Amino acid sequence: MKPRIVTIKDVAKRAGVSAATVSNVLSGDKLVRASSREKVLSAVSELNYRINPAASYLRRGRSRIIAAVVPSLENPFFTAIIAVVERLCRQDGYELIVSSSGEDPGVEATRIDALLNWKPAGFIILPCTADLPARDRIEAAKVPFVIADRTPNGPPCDLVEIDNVAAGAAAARHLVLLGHRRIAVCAPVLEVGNIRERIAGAVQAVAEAGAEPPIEVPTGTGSIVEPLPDGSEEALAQVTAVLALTNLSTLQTLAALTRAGRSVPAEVSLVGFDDSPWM
Amino acid sequence: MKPRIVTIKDVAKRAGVSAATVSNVLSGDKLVRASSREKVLSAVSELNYRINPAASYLRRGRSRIIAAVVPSLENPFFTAIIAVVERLCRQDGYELIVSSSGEDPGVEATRIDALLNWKPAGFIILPCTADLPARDRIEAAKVPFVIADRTPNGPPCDLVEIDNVAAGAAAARHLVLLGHRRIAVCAPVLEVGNIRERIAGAVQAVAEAGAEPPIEVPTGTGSIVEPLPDGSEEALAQVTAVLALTNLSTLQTLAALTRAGRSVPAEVSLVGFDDSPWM
DNA sequence: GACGGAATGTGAAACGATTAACTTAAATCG
DNA sequence: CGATTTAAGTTAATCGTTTCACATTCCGTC
Repeated sequence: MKPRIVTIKDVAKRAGVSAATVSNVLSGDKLVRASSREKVLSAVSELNYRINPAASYLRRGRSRIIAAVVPSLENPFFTAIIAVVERLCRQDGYELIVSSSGEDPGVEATRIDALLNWKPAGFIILPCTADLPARDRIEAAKVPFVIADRTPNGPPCDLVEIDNVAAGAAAARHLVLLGHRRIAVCAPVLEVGNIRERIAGAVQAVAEAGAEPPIEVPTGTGSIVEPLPDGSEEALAQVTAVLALTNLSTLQTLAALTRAGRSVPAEVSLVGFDDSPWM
Repeated sequence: MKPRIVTIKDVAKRAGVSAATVSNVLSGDKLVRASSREKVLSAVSELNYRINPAASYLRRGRSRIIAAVVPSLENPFFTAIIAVVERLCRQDGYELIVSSSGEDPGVEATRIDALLNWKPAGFIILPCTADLPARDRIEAAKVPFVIADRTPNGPPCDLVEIDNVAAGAAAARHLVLLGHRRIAVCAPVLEVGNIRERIAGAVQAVAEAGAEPPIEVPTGTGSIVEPLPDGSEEALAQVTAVLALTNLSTLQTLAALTRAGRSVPAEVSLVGFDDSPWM
């Protein structure tokens, strides 16, 4: 007593045409007489027919799915992106499969592989490192993909990213214009492409203003309540302004400064990347 | 020159068995001789075979997809839930399709309908109202579902929620124990089931402590930078403590109090629901 | 060593939609 | 008016996997 599904054949029978004609009507601009188009459409709505997306994919070799892999779903920076992507998918009739790599390149590769089996109409990847291990397989599967947030190694591909150098420079310039001469640049991990670019921008801006070169301070990938890595808290004690290069770092340094009894913004200035309403 | 996919037949040929046997091996504990099981498994890894999930779904009538519909992906409360759900799906080999209803019951129903076509293994719904319009269709499709966050009207079903009354009481008790006698309870919209329960808990706790009944203050669904609805800012001016019943309300009231020049926590106490590291 | 029944394995028919190849009906043209 | 093109539909094969209904093989037993 399984829930009998309404298939394209039911629609065809009801409309008095063949299944092929129903398919032609539904898939758009094929040569179908207006009268039969109407019959089909009303049969569709009477029976409340909904296409079986898996059958369609199986036959056509391509699904109406967008797959997205992000480093984390706990970070508002990534969920903000997901929120926008989801809205666009919804508007255009795609479903969105999201997956997190947990900042782990191995998991990232596994996830990409698994999602490729769905032959998504498009693949969105925010890589957790500069290496995109599954790249050859994505390309072999001929799935269109776009990389965001970080530039991957290897040949160029579709890419969405900000001008990290300019952004780093702008933020640093703001601090030196406030009169700061000793500033720290913070990020969870410093040896990452886009972070290095932001630092490069900041270094340049600071140099142009004649201030001391910024101190580079790693804040680790730990949670906000944990202490910073060895030496980082001490480094922060030396400066009058902090430029946090990610949203996590912003909160980490804010927490660390507060713990150290230094008030923001009264005693220390703090500029952070990745603003969102919730911050 | 399409990217030829590795099918179960390729594996069968390589292993020297039939496709049916490969299927039996892969789908677990069927009666298969250990020797052929091994041959199949090594063929699978040599060819790097991955099952086509759509074909599998088409044949079995059930997919390894979990579908989730939430009111918003911009709210950290919901994304925190999605993050956990995603991790569990990943661990157990399911894919997660997420969709937002944008707090719109019409969209919610449409989305549920669309996702039902994938015959998900499970459906997670955080409803935007107490009415769950597509409920009959979910049940007709025999898709297991669980409702979270809000209790829907109608017959009981699997449900994940907190004890709103107790939570509201606990939060209010905290404020009256701090000595507050005039407190406000805030939520974007007051006429919602779980909010009413939280208010009921707060009312009771305040009454037991002999303080004035709390003032109910709507904060609207607008963004954090917008002013509160008419009368709300004035109402807040009357109290010494605020109990915000959602995370959005927490930020809205914090912003409003700050705009009004009242410092938190020095002059006004603020307790909010839905904490997260990022708040 | 013939027989009954497990234990294994196979063939082929689904699942629902799409589409290439083909048929028919209608329109166009010289 | 017959030939030819074009429009409108249909049939049947196909996508990759699962599973039902059979075949075969393998044992132990009488």
